[in-house]
Amino acid sequence: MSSPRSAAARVTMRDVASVAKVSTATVSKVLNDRPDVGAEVRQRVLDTITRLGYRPNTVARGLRSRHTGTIAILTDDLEGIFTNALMRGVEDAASTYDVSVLLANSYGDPERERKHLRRLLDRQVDGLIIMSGNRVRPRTGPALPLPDTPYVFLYEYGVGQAVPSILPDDRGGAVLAAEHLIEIGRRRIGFINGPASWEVTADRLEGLTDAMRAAGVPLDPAFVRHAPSWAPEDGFALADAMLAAAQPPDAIFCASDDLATGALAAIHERGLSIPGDVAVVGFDDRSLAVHQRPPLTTVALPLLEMGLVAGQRLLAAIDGEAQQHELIRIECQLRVRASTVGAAAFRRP
Amino acid sequence: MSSPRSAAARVTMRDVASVAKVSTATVSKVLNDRPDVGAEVRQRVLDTITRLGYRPNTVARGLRSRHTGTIAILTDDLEGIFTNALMRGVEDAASTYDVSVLLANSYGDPERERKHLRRLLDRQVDGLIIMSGNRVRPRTGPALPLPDTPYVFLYEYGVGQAVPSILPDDRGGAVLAAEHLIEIGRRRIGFINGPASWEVTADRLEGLTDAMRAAGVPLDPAFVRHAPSWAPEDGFALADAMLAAAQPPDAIFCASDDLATGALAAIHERGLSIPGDVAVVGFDDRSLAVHQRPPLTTVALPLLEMGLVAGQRLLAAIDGEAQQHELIRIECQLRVRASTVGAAAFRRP
DNA sequence: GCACTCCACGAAATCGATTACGTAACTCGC
DNA sequence: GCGAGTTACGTAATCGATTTCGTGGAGTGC
Repeated sequence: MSSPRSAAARVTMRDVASVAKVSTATVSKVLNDRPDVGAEVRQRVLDTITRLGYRPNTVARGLRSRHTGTIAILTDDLEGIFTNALMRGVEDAASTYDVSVLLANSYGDPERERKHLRRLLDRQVDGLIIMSGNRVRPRTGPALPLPDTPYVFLYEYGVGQAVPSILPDDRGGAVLAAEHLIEIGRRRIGFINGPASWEVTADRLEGLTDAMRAAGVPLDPAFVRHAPSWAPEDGFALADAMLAAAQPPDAIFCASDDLATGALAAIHERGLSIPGDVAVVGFDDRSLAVHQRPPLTTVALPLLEMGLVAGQRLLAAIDGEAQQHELIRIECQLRVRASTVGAAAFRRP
Repeated sequence: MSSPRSAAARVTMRDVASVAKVSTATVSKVLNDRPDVGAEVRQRVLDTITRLGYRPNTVARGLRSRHTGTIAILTDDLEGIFTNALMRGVEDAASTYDVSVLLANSYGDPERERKHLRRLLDRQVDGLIIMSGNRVRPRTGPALPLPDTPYVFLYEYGVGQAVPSILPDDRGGAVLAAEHLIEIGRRRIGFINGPASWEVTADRLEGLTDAMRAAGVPLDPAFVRHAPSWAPEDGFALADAMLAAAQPPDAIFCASDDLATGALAAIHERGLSIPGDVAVVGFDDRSLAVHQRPPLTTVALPLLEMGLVAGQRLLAAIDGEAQQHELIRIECQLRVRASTVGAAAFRRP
């Protein structure tokens, strides 16, 4: 009494071979587009394959051919605010090439990280994406004994220029923001940067400084501040302090959308209009940006593209192309919304 | 001229066997804790394993033993707002048992979904977690030809009671919110529900209704509304409308945190105090909740636990335990914050 | 017509483990 | 002391593909 479905053993290459009256070698050649198969036989094999519904077993294939068609994402924070978008990019790139993606979460714990790495290598992954994606604590790169397997760092600051690595163009993003504010006529620009312990804050400050110097607009040091954290509360506090000045800023650039939402609240609370009295620009383009009141102009991190590029670079390296051991920066984009342009519609009643 | 590192072939079981002067069968038995190995030989094998740094090849093992120690998450939205937390739960459960997690993103497209599923089955995954995690469009369950492989639905509404499935206790969550509001003395409670097309909104409405009936507090039908979407803008609009009533509500319960942030803004804009004039409760406990002004009391979705339970159920099924074909609801928790209790500190100046 | 090259295909080894089964040595009971 | 039962280990088949190499026959050149 065997149910027909569950008893239905998988169709194997041997089955195809015997039905098509050829050897398994020939079936394999057809499957892998090898040249030394006659047209007639090839067609017969293909017909048999579809008729029997044969699907090659990836595990067996992997054992023999040494590559499994699998890459892994090893991250320190699966719930990081940027993790999803980065992962989606990687997954997109991978699934385009019929490659599967394994997921491993280390919580930033080196011990877990090593354990996962071992497990992944035992699994014969063809490549690794080592990714951060959080804004909780800075990383200076994982403490991994790096394997022979190809790998790419994604959104990992502090791993240097000499390893394959993908980062956003933080400096360029800040330039975009500054140029935009200058273009709409702002001259007293405040900058609420992230915590100084984050490497990224230096690049963003540099971009802002450079752009303003280029435009001949002075940057008041009193209006350039590092927040103690990336949280809205700190954005609120620092913006509030700046607005209390005798000559308050007419624009505030924040190094994160979270900081910017705090700044928006501080401006509202003082009864000032946005962007009439103070324009605000954020950084990241998280989903909350568009739902602010007013919707927040912000510098969009190219997370999806970063993930895509990381995936493509890794797959290229797996395919045998010489891996370029260098840092690649992906351009940010400015998303202009009502917090910098348009009627001062969001003044409080 | 072979570089010592790259030429270093992997240590295989055969190597261990020959060094330890036993057969590969014996090594395998030691590795799998089989009883028929003598203490002395077992020790010798173990020593050799550590000395050579041998690690079993998962692919080879998978080919022979039919299970690969891999499960897959098949999701319709890798960037869904709940995806991360659910995934983390699953990954946690899996990695505890040394099981790896594959990731597949279908974008809700049935064609991609089928393609991914085929690929995963070719890969011999031991089990599947079929997961939604978005709040963009409702799903009524994937249109999949379900495999013999064990599976669990996670956060998939509309798949019915008769398949293994994990959902939050939406009704219970709404009860918690209602009881809390009643307990702090609110009597005119408004409810901004999500779009009626979402199955979940019925459960949450039911919870609210039941709790208020139980407490003998009337529910004004004019204050029970379905928002056209889950976005803050709709929360703003509906809250604003309720507040315009002759007798406005003294509390607003929103079926999502996003709706609640809109409601907070509407209340602020009318110059009312929170929670003094109007208390607000959200649903979800997304990270933005805690950063609201005031921090938002909300019903926390047990996402992490849902993921864990899903993973554990799946692993149990893989281990051969009879799979329970039933829906499991995980309890929500109320997170009390300043939008319902504490001084009316957040009144606008 | 003969030697040689291609072409198309198959036989068999192989990847690295697991596992059914066989067997030598040892124990035990009577 | 001898047959039965246990114990501890090895032999070899096996999982499902890929890949090397061998071979028969057709085609080519002289």
